[in-house]
Amino acid sequence: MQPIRDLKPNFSGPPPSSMAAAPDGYLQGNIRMTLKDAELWKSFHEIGTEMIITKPGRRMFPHCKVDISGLIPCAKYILLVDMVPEDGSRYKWNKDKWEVAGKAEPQPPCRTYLHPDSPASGSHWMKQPVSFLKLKLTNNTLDQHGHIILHSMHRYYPRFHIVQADDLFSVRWSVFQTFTFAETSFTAVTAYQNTRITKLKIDHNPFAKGFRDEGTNKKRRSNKSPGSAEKKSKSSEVSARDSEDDSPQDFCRQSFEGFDGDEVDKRKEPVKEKTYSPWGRTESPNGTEARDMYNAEQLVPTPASYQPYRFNEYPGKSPSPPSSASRSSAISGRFEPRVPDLATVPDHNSSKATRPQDMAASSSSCAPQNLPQDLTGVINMSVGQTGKPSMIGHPIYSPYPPAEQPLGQWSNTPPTQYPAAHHLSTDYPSQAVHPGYHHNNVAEWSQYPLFSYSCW
DNA sequence: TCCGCTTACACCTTTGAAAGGA
DNA sequence: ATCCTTTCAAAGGTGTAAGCGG
Repeated sequence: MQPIRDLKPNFSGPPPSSMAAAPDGYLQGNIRMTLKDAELWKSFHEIGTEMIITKPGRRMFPHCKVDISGLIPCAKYILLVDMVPEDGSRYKWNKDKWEVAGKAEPQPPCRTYLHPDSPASGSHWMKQPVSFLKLKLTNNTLDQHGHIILHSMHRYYPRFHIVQADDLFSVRWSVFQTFTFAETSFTAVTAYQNTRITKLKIDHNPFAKGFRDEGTNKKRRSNKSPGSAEKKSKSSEVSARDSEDDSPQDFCRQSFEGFDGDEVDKRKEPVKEKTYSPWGRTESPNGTEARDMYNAEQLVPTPASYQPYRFNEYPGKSPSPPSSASRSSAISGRFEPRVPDLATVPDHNSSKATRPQDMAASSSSCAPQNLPQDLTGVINMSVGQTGKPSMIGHPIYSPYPPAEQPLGQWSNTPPTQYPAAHHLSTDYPSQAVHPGYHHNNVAEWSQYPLFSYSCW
């Protein structure tokens, strides 16, 4: 798997002493992220991955799991995941393919999933694959569990952020890198549309073992009521088309042109860019062209509507590819910080997050831990000094509330800190022209993107 | 009528505490 | 007393089916 990496220096004045120093080599080129189960992801992606979203929250399957290398073993890192709309469209499943069904709905509150182990040493992240198993998706805009809120029938892809920071307080001064994987894009649905996806899920998800044909579920499955069978007959027409159509669907095949078997292995080298979208045949307004463009630029494939959030230029040395620079230059120079609603799984336990053995290992070989240990609870990041000019600071988000609230805010966030949808009910275009002033209201900033500009 | 969403359900895995043995 | 393994029940993750509502 070849991630699209997005290096985002985030210096805003002198870094705090707590921030781990690091050689530039580490910061800019050595960190690598590899998607685990890439084959499985690819299998889904070829068909068109769908992820169920429910009111109480639903895990992803396949779930996000990555290998990370190139971190400084003793430095502390925070891992984040957020979901980014792939484009500005809403989709519908029509017979055997996804079609554009109109303009995307206003985005729900942006939530960012903080890996429960965060912050942890580089050695911790690198010693084993990092799993985001407990990340949950929901369509409940009033969700109070910290799940990532998505719209059904919309496309998203996860972004992985590695932030070098001793703690959440120093994130603001930290360098972070963003990775995305083309195979991980998906359509959020409340019920599976493509029966092939259903079958893949059943075949690979252990929790769905009961639905496998060879399982003990035959009685259950054959126990359908006549009514349901009747009702199903309609959909089964479509389903039959899906399942019986063993020939590779051109809509998939086309999207994977140029993707041969060797590509799988090559993907482990995060170097080249390969575009393969299951949506090649759909007529997305922003659609394939836009996505191709993003990929070609090796940037986080942010929807066009996000562009105004980006900086028009990168103040320091420019690691960005030319295309990146040109795109950046095409956008407004207005700095539009957005503060994510940072969250973890509700059942997260900080003691679990910082496993004793891990902490012992890290503390024995690395700098002692003098950090708050319960930083991984449900968190809402308020905007602090968001007015920093883009050329100087990059206040992605700040843990510092306007009035320097105590750490308790981070660890014991009441449910009310999850903003109601009405706080955020603006669509992309309107967000794009969001004025550059700042509120204390977190919700005002709980929008995409998490990091407002990218440099490679 | 259509389509997306919600809910209840059965089936299954995972998890963690308790019990037992070395 | 400690550590390890096994057992078992509870918790929770699945897709399905049926019904609801816009």
